[in-house]
Amino acid sequence: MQCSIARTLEHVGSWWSLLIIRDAMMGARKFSHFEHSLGISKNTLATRLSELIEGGILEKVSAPLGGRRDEYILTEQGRDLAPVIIALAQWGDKWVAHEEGPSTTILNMESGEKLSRIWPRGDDGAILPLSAVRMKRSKSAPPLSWRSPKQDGES
Amino acid sequence: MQCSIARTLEHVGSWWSLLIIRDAMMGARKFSHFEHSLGISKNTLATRLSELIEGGILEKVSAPLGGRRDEYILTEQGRDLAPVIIALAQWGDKWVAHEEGPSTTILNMESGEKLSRIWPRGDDGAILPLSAVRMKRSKSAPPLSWRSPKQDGES
DNA sequence: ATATATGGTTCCAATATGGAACTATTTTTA
DNA sequence: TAAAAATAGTTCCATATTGGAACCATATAT
Repeated sequence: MQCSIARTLEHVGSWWSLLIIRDAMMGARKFSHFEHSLGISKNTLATRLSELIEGGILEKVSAPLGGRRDEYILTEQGRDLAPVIIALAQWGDKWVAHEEGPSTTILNMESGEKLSRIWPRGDDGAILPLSAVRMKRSKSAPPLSWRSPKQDGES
Repeated sequence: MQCSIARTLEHVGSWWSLLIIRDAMMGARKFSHFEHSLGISKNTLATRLSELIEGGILEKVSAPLGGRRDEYILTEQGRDLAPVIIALAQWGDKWVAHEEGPSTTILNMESGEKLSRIWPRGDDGAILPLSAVRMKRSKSAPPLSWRSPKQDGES
């Protein structure tokens, strides 16, 4: 698969993976943290954690001084998934919110307010309308089996 | 599940769903478009399409004049998933790129250049470091089974 | 009118998932 | 320090999900 989205999904593995990453971003580090927070079965959790380590999203570090148990922490690659997690959360808040409101709010600590919607931006930081965002197929990729919608100025 | 991320994932359904949405964003509209592009089995595709319609992401519209077959198009809710799709694609480009380069590039049509990285921003549009982004648990939500990392100024 | 493509459905085999029970190590408590 | 409890898994099994292949009805093309 040459498509970056497919490659990402392949890498991240399954829905559980994203929820594990979300918990890790909220400070979960131990097997039991994930287990209780997610209500996932132990065997599936063990499998997902291994996959995430294999994929370079998490690493297992021997516990801090005192001989405690090992912990799972996000790698830089893992932390770099933050925009995905935030985008999913914001979409959910907007379209499928729980009646009691979201369990978690994402804050901009510089302003103290709710983080503004993650969205494509121009180089000046201004929000771009989707009409100004275009997915362009590369030459080396297999052609689409349909005709992509034409844009202004395209032959 | 009160968590917006979990609710979103529940809603969107599975990995295939995201790839279907990606194709829809690139102009796919017919059953066969998705089938050939994804290499998904027909039965799974049919199930996923129904789920996406049920979930309000896609709608089935009777074909344009001339009595052709029905088409699947994104609803507003579906188009609003663009930041998720873009974030996944950009992460993949950065961390798990195909050796021949990405099959698709996301462009900013205002500048004609590659779209800048989708990322949390401040109100002024400036990129926020992740250290300035914080996930805050609401009172109504069940407490975390671990202690979340303390921030400056928190008791 | 006939042939072919499209959009499915049905059935089956392979895979993934969760639940429960079991084990080994670590941490707590008495 | 010894015993008890919690933690981090592993293994086994029953069930649910998935993909593959074959089949069918309708729509489009010849």
